[in-house]
Amino acid sequence: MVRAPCCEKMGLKKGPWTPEEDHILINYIQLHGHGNWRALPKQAGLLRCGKSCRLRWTNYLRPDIKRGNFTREEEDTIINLHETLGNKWSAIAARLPGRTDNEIKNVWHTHLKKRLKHNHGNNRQQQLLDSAKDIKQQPVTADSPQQSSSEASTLTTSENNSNSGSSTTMNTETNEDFVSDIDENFWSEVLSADNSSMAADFQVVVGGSHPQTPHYFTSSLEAVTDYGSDVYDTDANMDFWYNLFTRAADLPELPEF
DNA sequence: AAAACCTCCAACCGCACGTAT
DNA sequence: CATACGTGCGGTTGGAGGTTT
Repeated sequence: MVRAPCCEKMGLKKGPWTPEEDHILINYIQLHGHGNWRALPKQAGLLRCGKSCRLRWTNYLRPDIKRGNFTREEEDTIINLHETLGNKWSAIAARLPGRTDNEIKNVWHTHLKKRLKHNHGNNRQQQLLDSAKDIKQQPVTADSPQQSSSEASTLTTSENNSNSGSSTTMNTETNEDFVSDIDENFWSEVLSADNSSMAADFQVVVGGSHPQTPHYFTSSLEAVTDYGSDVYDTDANMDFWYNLFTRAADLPELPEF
């Protein structure tokens, strides 16, 4: 059986609530309680469905709701709970007094996912720098591209986010093709590749800040890390940079951009 | 100055589940 | 037991406001 949506009846208002509607709803609930949500709007004189009234009350009008930005402690709590509970927003909300599941869900999607990604990037940046130093100390040989490339094909990184000590393995195959055929056409290929945003990043970092030969890859890598989280926006991007810099000694001379 | 683009969040939707009849 | 209803939940959307081009 498929039930019709509760708001399907004609004449019921949808969309943002007005202050007047809020006032009516608050007054009614303070006087009578909410009881039956479906019956409430009619009794209160609101042209809304019961579901809309319930959501407005539980997510916004309830007197015990805590307004304002989330504290760092609250964010950490959400991250920790999400790791164990997953997307159980109501369960997470139950452990954060004054916060609603909807609000937590929004914060997760708009802030915390990015924060985790950024933390992940920072860890990875250090790893890349360490790798670059190791590579710089190695003599460049004719077969080093294959060696470094294969070594770069799988990275094991220990994520030390505030709550995680687990290891993850990342496969860099996605971008390996992109840097596999390095020859005199490399730079023009970089700039014309499908992955134009990466190419643009590379142009900014290497072409802008460090217009030397690619053999100065370590300083370029430091420039990349200085360039910030945008470059490390995705694992794919990080793997791209890793592949590129582990093979930097084999790149042709950098042209003027 | 204005158009295009992006971010954020309140609100909506549909489904699942428990309870009443 | 079957059906109807009420509520809770997670995913998604729309648009306001901010930022960039």
